[in-house]
Amino acid sequence: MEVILRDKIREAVKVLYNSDVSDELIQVQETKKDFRGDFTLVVFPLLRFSKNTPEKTGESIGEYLIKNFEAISKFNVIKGFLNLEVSGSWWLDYFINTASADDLIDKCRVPVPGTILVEYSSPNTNKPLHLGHIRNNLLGFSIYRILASCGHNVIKTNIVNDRGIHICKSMLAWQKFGNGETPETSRMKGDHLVGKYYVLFEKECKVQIESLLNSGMEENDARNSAPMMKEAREMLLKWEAGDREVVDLWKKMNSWVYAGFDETYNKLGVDFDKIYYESETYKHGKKIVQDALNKNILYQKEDTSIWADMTDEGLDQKLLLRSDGTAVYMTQDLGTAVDRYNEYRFDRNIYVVGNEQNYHFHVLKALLKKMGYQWSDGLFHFSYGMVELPEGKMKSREGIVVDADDLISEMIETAREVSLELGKLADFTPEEKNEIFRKIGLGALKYFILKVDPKKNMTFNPTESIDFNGNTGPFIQYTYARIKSVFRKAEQSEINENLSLLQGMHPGEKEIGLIRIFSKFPEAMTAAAEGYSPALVANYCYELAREYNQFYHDFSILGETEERVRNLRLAISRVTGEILFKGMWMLGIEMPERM
RNA sequence: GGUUCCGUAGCUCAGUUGGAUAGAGCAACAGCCUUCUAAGCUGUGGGUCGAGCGUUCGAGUCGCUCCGGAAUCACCA
Repeated sequence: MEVILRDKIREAVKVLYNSDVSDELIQVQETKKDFRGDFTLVVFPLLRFSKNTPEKTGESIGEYLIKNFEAISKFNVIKGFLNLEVSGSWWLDYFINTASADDLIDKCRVPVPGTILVEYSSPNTNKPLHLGHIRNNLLGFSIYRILASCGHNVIKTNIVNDRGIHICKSMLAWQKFGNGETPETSRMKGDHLVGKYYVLFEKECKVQIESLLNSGMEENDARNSAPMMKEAREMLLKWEAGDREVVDLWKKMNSWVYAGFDETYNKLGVDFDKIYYESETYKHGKKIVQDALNKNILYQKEDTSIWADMTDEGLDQKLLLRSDGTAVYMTQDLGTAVDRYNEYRFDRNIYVVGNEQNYHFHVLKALLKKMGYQWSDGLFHFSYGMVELPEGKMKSREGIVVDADDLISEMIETAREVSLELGKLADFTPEEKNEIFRKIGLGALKYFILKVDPKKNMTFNPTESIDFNGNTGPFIQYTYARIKSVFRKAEQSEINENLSLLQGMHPGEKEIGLIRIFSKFPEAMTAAAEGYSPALVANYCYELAREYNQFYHDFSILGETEERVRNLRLAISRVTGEILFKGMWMLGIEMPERM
């Protein structure tokens, strides 16, 4: 609509003032609620052509549009704003032509689909997932669904950081204090069990460091010469050397962690098409660094460490291989990126990683470019903000975290309590009820996180549980459940929807309001895809649900006696339900039929 | 210290390329269930958009300065 309208306005200026206007001067926006109209043209930028007052200019363009554009039925001018009303019949035609969520989604299809890799989750194998990972997983999975809905070929990948000093810490503590404990004997989830020993390591190590500090040692030295720390480093060297005992332990403990992660991923409803392991990709990374050194793209210091000089990019010197030849974080990311390109020839490679690593990805992209990989232009760091607690950042070393599994359980439990209190599910089996509680609890959690602009940091207060009223997941689920309920009743009364009856009728204001919101669905989706922001879809769905609830409150659907009106209301209800379903689907949120 | 990001109602968040009187929810208060689900709907109160200067017909939005907060600048990941 907006596109056609802009063309017509351009035409009006041409005819009235004999001037060609560029696109940015035609400022069309939605009319504010307090004023009458659907779209508003800001006329200030056009005054230079009309050489007239804002009011007169608005009047002239308004009159032209009435005469020459049948969709516009009325207009009014307030100060420099030309408010245009689109006729009900135009909206009705629009609705008849796009009377399903799929029709609307089709408008988002990109003309040329790309191959897009989305990397998300990227856990370390020394501790369980926490709230920060939840945000990461939800964002990654959602952006996958949004891009896929636009027609792209999207591949979900995960890079598991399974090697390094951190896992050695857990392994060492387990060797020392574990007494052979396993997930089976301890009845702990594997990732939690390993995490327990990681925390134990840090605790013991801290004691050792403090005693060294008390004996007068400098902090850095103390940190490095704590006996536990030394042992962990020795273990890492053994691991790199392929020491059988260490490698076996590593495999065993990692397998515990993976089983735990799989469970959490399952509960969250996310999955992956391809999983990379850093224990494999870092080798390739080393080779890439060596090759680049041979081509003099990198340089070597006297201590044999290898560096990249990025100062011409306004960046720093960057270490790529330690003096002992071992790899660093950047090394394995280079390897992973090249591996991925060789495997998929992607157009875009999206890294869903927190904004604390902005610098890292800036360097990674520039470095690949420097090494001659032109496709590094396709690398995109989907940088999202931290989840903070009211007291500040989460600190996993100190155990100040909101654990993912705990949070999910608590949300489902809260959903159960709220649902039972409302007591609407009396005739369901226990299994069916649990399924509904699960959908609602997770819906609340996911929506709470995804409705926030990904770029921004967000605060999570564990003591105030996540709401189920207002701008929340359950509110939207509830709206959907109501619509489903209407259709169940309709079926019982043998009332069917008949679109052909709609031709030529006059929709009411509230109905037009909903159709207008329908028409914004493709824009919201496209903006979400282009701006990497599931929040836009979330907020769109909220707006639609709110508007529908008002409509639902003010008008009877099945009780309407005039058949055509009832039909329109049924059709509008159906499309609302479809859009909410699809929109929430893009956020990875499931919808209960009843709640 | 260098670089980057953020400051909107008591709290959590929206606010399109600069446009009209800055919006929602929560919390508080007052109403609405004999009706298609009240997890809903309606209303009231609540703001120096961190501060100042500038650009502009017009600034929460753009620029500069300052204040406050965060991230990063590791032979950590």
